[in-house]
Amino acid sequence: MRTERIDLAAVLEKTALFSGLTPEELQLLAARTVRKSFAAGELLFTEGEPCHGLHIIARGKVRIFKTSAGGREQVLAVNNPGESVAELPVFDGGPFPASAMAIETAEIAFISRRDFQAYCMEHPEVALKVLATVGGRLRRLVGIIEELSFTTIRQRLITALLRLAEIEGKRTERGIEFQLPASHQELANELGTVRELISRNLMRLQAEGLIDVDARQIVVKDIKGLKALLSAST
Amino acid sequence: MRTERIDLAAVLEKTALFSGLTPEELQLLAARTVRKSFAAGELLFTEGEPCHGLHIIARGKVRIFKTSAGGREQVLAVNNPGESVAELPVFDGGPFPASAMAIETAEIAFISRRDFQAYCMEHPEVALKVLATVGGRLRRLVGIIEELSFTTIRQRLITALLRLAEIEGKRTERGIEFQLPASHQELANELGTVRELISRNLMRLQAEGLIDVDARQIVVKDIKGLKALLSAST
DNA sequence: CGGTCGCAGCGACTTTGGTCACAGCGGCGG
DNA sequence: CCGCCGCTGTGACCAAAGTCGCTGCGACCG
Repeated sequence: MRTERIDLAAVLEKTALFSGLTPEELQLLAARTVRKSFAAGELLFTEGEPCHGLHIIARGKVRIFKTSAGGREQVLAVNNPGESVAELPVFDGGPFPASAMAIETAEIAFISRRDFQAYCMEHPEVALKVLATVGGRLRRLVGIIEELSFTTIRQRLITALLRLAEIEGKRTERGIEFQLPASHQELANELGTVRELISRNLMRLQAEGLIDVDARQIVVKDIKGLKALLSAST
Repeated sequence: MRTERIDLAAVLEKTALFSGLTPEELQLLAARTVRKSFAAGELLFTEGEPCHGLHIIARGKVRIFKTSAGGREQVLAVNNPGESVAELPVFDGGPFPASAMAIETAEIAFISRRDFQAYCMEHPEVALKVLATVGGRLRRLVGIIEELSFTTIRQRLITALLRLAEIEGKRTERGIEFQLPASHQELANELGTVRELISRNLMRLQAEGLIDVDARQIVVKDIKGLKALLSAST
């Protein structure tokens, strides 16, 4: 991890949190910001650590996750450039509730707790924006709870496939094609399960004629069929 | 549900959100507040509904929960007097992510979104307090995810029993005694499972000599043994 | 006093999730 | 070219979770 100072106003300007601020305000904030770099796989922070400030992603992706005693992992969020990470411990003073790791090489703008709190006192509209983004985070967490508590892994996998098909799928004569963005292992972590079940369930969907699987290459042959399986629960 | 106006400054004063405000400020806020009453079992709001303002519990308890298509329920939180409910949709403008029901007869102070947002702009310290309380809420949600994703129902039940023993247990010569606060069904909803598994697991713990069960009356005979079971996972 | 209703206990069974072990494949470095 | 390594596919097996159906108890109501 390196630490350096570069042009940050440009980065801050593009984050949802600080949109609508004047250039001077951004400069003021940027002056209080430190830039840090993380290599892929490096930890930004670990669950339980005290939180000293706010992280804003300038470049790269960051995965937020919990780890169990048995070594399993549950992904809580994947954040992209322009988003902030761990807004909340900044305000409630507690430790980080989860760990964060850089998926790709990442550049982070870091603002200390005190500076950011002071800034919020002077610019209440920023505090309101923080509240709004935290709202989104909370909704996603509730969504995860809903999935974990009400659905089977098969269903979670199907929703994941449908989402991927929608976002990065390409229509071909065989159906909607796309690549899994990561290994089965990582997909399993996101769905809160283990590698084998991903593999098995994909094969099962293939056997049922709904998709074609070739390692990470997926072809959705019957989108309606997949969607039907989601509603068809007891 | 009835709607009336009474002395609200007294209520507001005791909520964590508004501690530290001057009496005049409280009066000002109280003037913008409406009081609503809910009978036990009545819904304050339903998942998906648009959110028009902030609810503060003056009296009674409120359960926040999600419902599945199959009729199962997952409790997200139980809130007590002095706490607020659904702070977040107020700020991010989205619909309620879950439903809320009065467990006992409840009195609610209600402030409209616009009024509360305006108030936060004028009193940034209130916005920061909202952020802090929201932080606690988020931590609990992460805790639920952790439980759902990493632990068995047996373990969740044990943690629930230990918590109850600590909060309202009384030492007797037989062990630590307490009553389950609700039916097996409701306990099951909190742990994200079904009635039978609560019953079975309680019986199993009894068979193992760790507790005595007589309907809702529980006697913890071997606290150490219970705690040992929590760490003893693969 | 009998009937109904909600809650708890329980047995038998099915489905789902998870573990373990192992084989095949493809890439990459030596 | 060979061997190692990470990823995937799979079979056998086991444990946990959930379903169905029924019994029995006690409270409350008529």
